This record gives sequence, C-alpha cells and structure tokens, in this order.
Amino acid sequence: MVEFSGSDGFGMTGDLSDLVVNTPRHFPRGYSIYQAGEKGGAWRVVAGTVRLDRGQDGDGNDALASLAVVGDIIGAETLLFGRYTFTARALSDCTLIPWNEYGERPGHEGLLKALARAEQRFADILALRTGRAADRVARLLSIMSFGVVGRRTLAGQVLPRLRDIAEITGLTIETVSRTIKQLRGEGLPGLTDGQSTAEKEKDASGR
Amino acid sequence: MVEFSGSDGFGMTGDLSDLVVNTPRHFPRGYSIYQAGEKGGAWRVVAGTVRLDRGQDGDGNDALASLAVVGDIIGAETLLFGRYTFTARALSDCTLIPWNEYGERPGHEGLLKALARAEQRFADILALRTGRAADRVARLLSIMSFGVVGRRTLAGQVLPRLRDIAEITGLTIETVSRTIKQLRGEGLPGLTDGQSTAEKEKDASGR
DNA sequence: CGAAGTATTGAAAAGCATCAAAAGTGGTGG
DNA sequence: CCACCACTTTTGATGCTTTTCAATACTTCG
Repeated sequence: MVEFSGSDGFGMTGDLSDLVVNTPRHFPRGYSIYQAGEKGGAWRVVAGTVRLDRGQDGDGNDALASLAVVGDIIGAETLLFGRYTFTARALSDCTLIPWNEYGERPGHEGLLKALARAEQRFADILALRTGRAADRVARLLSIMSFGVVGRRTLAGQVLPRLRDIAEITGLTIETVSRTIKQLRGEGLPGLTDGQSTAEKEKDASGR
Repeated sequence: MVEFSGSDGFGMTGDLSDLVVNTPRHFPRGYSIYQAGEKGGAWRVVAGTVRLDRGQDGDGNDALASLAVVGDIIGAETLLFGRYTFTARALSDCTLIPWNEYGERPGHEGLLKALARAEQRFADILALRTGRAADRVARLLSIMSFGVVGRRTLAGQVLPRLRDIAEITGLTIETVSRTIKQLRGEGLPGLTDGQSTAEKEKDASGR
C-alpha cells in the first residue's frame, strides 16, 4: 500500500516542508491518488484533472463517477465517513492540496461551494456523452485544457490514455483514436481555451 | 407563476412556511417546481423523481443536469446563493418537503450527506448513457421505480414522457418508443436484469 | 530483449438517428 | 357534447455513425 495519507505532511515522499499545513502534492498522469475504502481526507485540485470511479461495473471495468478539474474538491465524503467512497486517478499530471481551510475543518460555506461546484461539473460531464464522437472528444479536451499548465494538451502532446477518453465519453478506444486523428487533421479546433465559438467554426468547415 | 397548494389543503405561498415548517408539497408529473434564477429554498424529495436542467443547450432544448429521487436534496445551492441555479420539473408525480432540519438551517452533517448522495446519484445517471438502448431505458425505469408508489411504473402505466426519457438516456424519442414496446413484449425483464435486488423484492411483494 | 500495455487501421455489421406520416391524447371553447 | 388544436406516441423505411472483430505497430519498463 502506498502511503500518501495525512495532511500533516509526515511520511511524504520527497516533499519539502513538513511544517506547512497545506502542502501541495503532485501526481503524474495515470497515478492512483486513492482507492475507495481507504482512510484519508479531502483534497482540492489546483492543477490537472482527476478521474473518480465507482467500483466495478460487472465487466471488470471501472465505472466513471465524476471528474474533477482545477478548483474542485475531491474526497469530501471522508469528512462524513472517514473513508473514500470512490477511487481517484490522475488523468493528467496534477497537483492537489489537502482541503482543510486555514488548518480547520471546512465550514458551512466551503461545503456549499463544493456542492455547487460538483453539480456544475456533473452537468459538464453528462454533456460529454451527448452528440457525435468528434464533438464529445473535443469537449472533453476543452474541459481538461483548463487544468493543464501550458499548452501541451492543446498541442495534443500530453493527452490522457485513449482508454480513459473512451470511458469518459462513452465511446470505444478505436473510435477515439480515429476521432483524434481527424481532429488533428483539422488543426484541433475548439481545443484552445474557450470552446463554443471555435466549435462552430469546425462544424462550418465540414469534415 | 402558478402556486400549487399542498395536498393537505394549506394554500402555501412560500412565506407562510415559517409557521408550518415541514409541509409536504405535491407536484403532478410534468409540473415545474422551480426555475433557475428564482428565489427559494432547498427541498427534500420524499416521493417521485425530479429532473434538474441547466439552461438551454443552444438548440433550445434544456440540458439535463441531474435527477433527484427519494431522499435526495434539491436546491441546496440556495443556501449559498439565495437563488436556484437549475430548473426543476417533476418527472413523475412527486412530493417534496422544505429542507430545514428541525426548523433550522441544515448543519454540517446534513450538507455532507447531501453531497455524498448527490455524488452517488451522479454516477447512476452517468451510467444511463452507456450501453444499449434497452439497457439504458430499463435502468432509468429501475432507478425511478424506487420513487414510485405502487407498481405503476413497472407496469408501464405512469411513465414519464418519452421526450424526458429520451433526453435523460441520450436517445431519441423514436428509439425510446421502440425500446419500451420491446421491453413490454419481454415482460420488462430488463428491470430485474442487471442490478437491483430491490426490484425483485418489489415484484415479489406485489405493491 | 521481451512482455504487457497502448495505439492505429481496416472491413463488415449492428445499432441508432433521421425523416416522414399517421394515430392517439388531453384540454379548450363553441 | 363535439370539434378542434397542440402535443405526444407509434410505426416504417433508409442510411449514417459507431461498434465489433481482427491484425499490426508503437511504447514503456523490468
């Protein structure tokens, strides 16, 4: 079992200060941040994108539960249960900090904000499963681009695994592969930080 | 704006709810519970299913944001903003009570529970957009059956509008129509099929 | 180097969307 | 009570999108 727990900073691998309460933690793409059932606390995403999964879906595949991008809180349920109910993995390189505002338990307002953010995020994710393959993938990359430092995602360099993209968008790996190839050919429209305007240009240009 | 009175005969206009703390309100299928932007408070769903929508999706159609079934809280964001961020409609006949625990603002634990429930619900709804049409529709009806008194939904009598089912599952109305016809012909096997033990209990106990 | 995972590509088929039209349903006013 | 309207549901025919199956390359890492 990999020990990354604790907001006190003890036992952290290669981190600088044990004294600071909110020590940022960095996770590379694909890294498992925590597993469902483990003890631990809540985190705030300050860079990158995190994927949350709910156990197995019967075929041995994890079933996507949610995504978290910059500003989102993950693992808030630990404040109630003490354990995680979902499994978290880094979709892209990402940075988290323990979510304990000013060293104390998050208050009323903090919880409400987290809830409101979660609801908004969910509507975004749900929309990723509507429309054509090209639109879905482009939308996902657009959402993720907010959480990527620099333009790597925009340039198509540091994409998540196709398998992750496929599971999030509800497509197959093959379709995602073909879709990304197509998007590259079109110059990746819509991937630059907004989305809607560039999206329409793509539609107009044909494919 | 139409004021719908509770089934108990109280003619509520919202302001009087200071006196009667937890007065249940009943809404018929299709009824608009609240609109995004309106002032109001949070509710707990005690019967039926509520659909939450986020504004227009560009084509004039509401974009599904979430569903709420028995036990779920809707409109919690009003505790922070004072106004609703989503629009709520009754997918089936449903009953709500104002969410103010013991006449006070919901506390820390109540909020955490609401958040945890919302996250679970998200995962359920996301799953409704994966797999084949027949599975999706059957899963939705399964989720909703928890909130329907009696077996009407199982018997196919008091279904939501096909349009709602279509928008929730990400299918077209035509496909949903054909799918439901097929499920009926099969005796609705899909409803017990994948997951819910409660489904089978419901069938066995016979309303 | 070899193994395991990951990505690409093709061809064929399944599934669903689309378009179109008819039939059913509920509510309103004459 | 009926005619009428708006909306919803059903059904058919057709074709596009995506999946499926299969085979091959590319990457990463012990």
